[in-house]
Amino acid sequence: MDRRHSIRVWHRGTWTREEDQVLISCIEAHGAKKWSSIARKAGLKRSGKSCRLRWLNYLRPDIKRGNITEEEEDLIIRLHKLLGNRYFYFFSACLMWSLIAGRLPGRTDNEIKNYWNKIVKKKMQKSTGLAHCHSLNTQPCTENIAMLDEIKEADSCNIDPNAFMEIEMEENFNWSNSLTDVDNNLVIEAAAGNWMVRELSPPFICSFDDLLGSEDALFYYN
DNA sequence: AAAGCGCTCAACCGCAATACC
DNA sequence: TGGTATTGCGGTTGAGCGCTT
Repeated sequence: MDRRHSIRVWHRGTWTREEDQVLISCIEAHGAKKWSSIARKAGLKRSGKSCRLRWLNYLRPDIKRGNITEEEEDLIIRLHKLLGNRYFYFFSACLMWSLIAGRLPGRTDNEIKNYWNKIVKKKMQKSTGLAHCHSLNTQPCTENIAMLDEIKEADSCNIDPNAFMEIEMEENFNWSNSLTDVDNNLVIEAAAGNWMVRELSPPFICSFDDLLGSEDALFYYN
């Protein structure tokens, strides 16, 4: 058959248990890749795209079921505040939900996105208002680097590379920018007198010393 | 009982990036 | 190197469910 002229009519709508089982069996046999090929091999009248989505968002064995916990919600809020600012205003919101989902094992980007639309957005609009999240300033950074060095020297920071690292700041420290390395691996945020150093892409782990001691100076400022 | 309404979330869409030939 | 296919993303939709009237 000449594939250039073939027309396939896909089945749409909610997946049935039978379809799920067929898809799972096919993925177990051939692996979760080449989705168009899987869709053909499975004999389901579903597009490769639809098979991929069903697997990633529902059928994967490592999917975490159940409600979003308070800790997860807090993480979502904080990461959205951070990434929402950076990506929406500077990089067209690319990768935001998948990055957030990457910090929540077993949760999918679709789930996070739905949860945000359902709960978090409402809460934030009710309380502080979203405008607060979008109030980044852009300021010169050289004096701030010097100030960070002073803080390092003062040994006033408490480092935990596996969690958010919160570092006490002087009240007059006036800088509300985000800071990332060139690979977008690390983000620092100044807010409400605290610095939060966030490791976003495993296995990248960076201590505060690594950060401030970097001679590469490969940081740029949004 | 049933009609109307709002909410949730699985699924789809369109687009951009990447892979492949 | 250019065209096509595939993958992966965020935005959006709509079926189904539960609550209210």
